[in-house]
Amino acid sequence: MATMQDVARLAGVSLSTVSYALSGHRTVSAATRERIVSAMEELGYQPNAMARGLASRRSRVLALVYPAAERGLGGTVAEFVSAAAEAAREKGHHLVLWPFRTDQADEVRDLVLQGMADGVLVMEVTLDDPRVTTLRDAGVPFTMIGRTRDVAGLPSVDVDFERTTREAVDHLVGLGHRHLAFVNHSEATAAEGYAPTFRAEEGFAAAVRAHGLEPVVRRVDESPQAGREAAAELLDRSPRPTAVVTMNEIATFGVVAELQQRGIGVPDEMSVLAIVTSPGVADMSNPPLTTMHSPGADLGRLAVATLLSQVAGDPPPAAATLIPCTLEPGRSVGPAPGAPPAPAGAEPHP
Amino acid sequence: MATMQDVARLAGVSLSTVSYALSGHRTVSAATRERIVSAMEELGYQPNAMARGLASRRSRVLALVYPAAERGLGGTVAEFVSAAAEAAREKGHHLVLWPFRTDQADEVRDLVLQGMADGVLVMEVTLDDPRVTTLRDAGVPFTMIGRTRDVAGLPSVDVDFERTTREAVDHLVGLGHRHLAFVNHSEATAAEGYAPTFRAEEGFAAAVRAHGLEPVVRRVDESPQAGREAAAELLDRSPRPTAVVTMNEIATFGVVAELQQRGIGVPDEMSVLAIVTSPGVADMSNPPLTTMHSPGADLGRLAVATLLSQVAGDPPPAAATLIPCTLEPGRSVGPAPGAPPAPAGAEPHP
DNA sequence: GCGCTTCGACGAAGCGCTTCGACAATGACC
DNA sequence: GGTCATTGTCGAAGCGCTTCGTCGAAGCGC
Repeated sequence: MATMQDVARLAGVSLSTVSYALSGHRTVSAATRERIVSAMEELGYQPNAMARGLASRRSRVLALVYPAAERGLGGTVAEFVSAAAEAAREKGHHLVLWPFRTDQADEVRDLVLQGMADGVLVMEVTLDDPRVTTLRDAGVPFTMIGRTRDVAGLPSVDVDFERTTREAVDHLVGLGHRHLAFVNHSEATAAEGYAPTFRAEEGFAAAVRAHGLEPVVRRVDESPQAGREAAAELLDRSPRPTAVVTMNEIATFGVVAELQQRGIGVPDEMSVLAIVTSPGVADMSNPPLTTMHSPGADLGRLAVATLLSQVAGDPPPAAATLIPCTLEPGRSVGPAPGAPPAPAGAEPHP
Repeated sequence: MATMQDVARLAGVSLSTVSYALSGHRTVSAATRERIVSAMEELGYQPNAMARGLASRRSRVLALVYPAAERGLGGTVAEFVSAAAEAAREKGHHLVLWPFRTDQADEVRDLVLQGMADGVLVMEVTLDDPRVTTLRDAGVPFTMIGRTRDVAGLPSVDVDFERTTREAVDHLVGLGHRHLAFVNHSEATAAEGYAPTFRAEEGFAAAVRAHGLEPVVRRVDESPQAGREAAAELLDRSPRPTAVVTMNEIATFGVVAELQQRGIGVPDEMSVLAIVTSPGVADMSNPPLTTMHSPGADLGRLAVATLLSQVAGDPPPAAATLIPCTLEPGRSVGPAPGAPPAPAGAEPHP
């Protein structure tokens, strides 16, 4: 590989001038820069990442810590990852994935202290996350995707569950629904302190009550079978719900399957609105689901921007940045049975 | 951060002695080593990855190139990734994930030339993969997971589709089945040159014919709906298949759903054997599926070992290493209707 | 006791880059 | 026309580590 010295020689300038031309940290005349650039091209020069990292004490690498082994990488996360990787690249950084379990916080810290990365994006943050303490105490720049119980001054980005559930509920109530149920993630996720389970549940209940209605909430295992059972149980309730909001993709399939098997028309007799979904799930069902799509890409870009400002030494932002899911119409949501069809573009709020 | 110089000073030895104690590239007396080790602990020393990489021209990083944006990271891949990450760590390396699309071969190459990684694991290799040519021409050490059309002397590990399908077929034939169908991945994957679609299909057909039977093969979109349609079509065939082998997880759910909806008993009237599955899918169906589980973890370990030997400069292995899937009994496979129940532990081969 | 090898440790020369201080050359200003 | 910034470039000092050549001190056989 050609070195910077080779480039300098070929361009007839000094080594440092090449470096400044590359980094822009000092001005270089247009003519000189041009000679340098063409020398680089001629030599196929690639800057040595290690040398650069050593001299600048910056690896230009951002690490995304994700427990891939435990969860796999679903569609939402994939969207997040690719948006984050692209955003990082635009800023001259690289995004690497560190598949560490939640309890391997020390290894993450050590890798950063060894200079393998300048900062860390921590995904799947639980309400009480050991990694956050470790990283904070070690002075490692990081940004959370999700929030701990106590958000106090730690940089984070997250889905706006409160607004997402409110919009979901408002939408359904605007269509005349009065009996709404929520199919949440499982009790097991709650036991792990998986924050979305709590935030969405609370948001849903609050939004329903704000309409003077009574929420029905079920925590359901992540399996089609559990979804079927939940649907069966909801159908037996009196009053029977006419709309169900789900935040549990796998169970959602079970819910829809059970409804179909019982001959309950979707959306004529029961509306199904899947929230915080990943791309592509809508079309895995028939009729295609109406969903509220998780803002994975936006979160990815935002998380990288936030982390880079942490790496640069900026003070942490006062509050978490929250982004709601966006409604993507499908054919699983309709007016409540017996309700007048909602006027197009009607304001869903009472 | 403490440097190696600090450690040397505290231990009362020279810098180079510390280095040799750490690397083992030269002998260091036990007493000296012990002083060094305790000095390291006292200072909380972490070797600087950049400096080490610069001096040794080795980053000790292996990159896993995976088009996460396109595919998401399913269960199989997650198993692979975590096994590979662990294997790498055991060898003093780090595994990072580079989420590049298949057409970003140049970026992968450049990153390696910049010294960000010593070698590359290329996942989801297609029959004619542009990345393979680019990496080979650039002299970048790499190992493929999967195989190109032409395996000639390129290091690779892969699922043994031939043996997996043969064992699946033998198992079913041993249970008395005479009419076997295969639900494959979609035509779209075939168009992309996705190798498993071809290898499994060919393996299945050959295995069935080896028993003097006639294979039925369908390429099915990756959706439950497409699975339902495939099942419906298979049921209408004459003779009607009594066993279906599937290699398409999402479609498999549709197949099972359609069978259930039509009241076709699984496995009494129809056996379903899902091959190349990821963990957990068996239990997402009811009854739990009999599966042949993808050897993701073994492949991960093997791929890392192969890549490290490439990085060390060994000649590429003559042939690809293939690992079959392993049969995991569930309750979706049984004797053919009307066939005598297979004796326990019966040899499935005729 | 002599030369011989072996062992353990040291010093110094890089690895390829960033960045600081220095310094001509140029232009602006009164 | 002298002073003072400003601009563009250079040389050199590291960044923290690996590794080569070297060398004193033991250990060996005879």
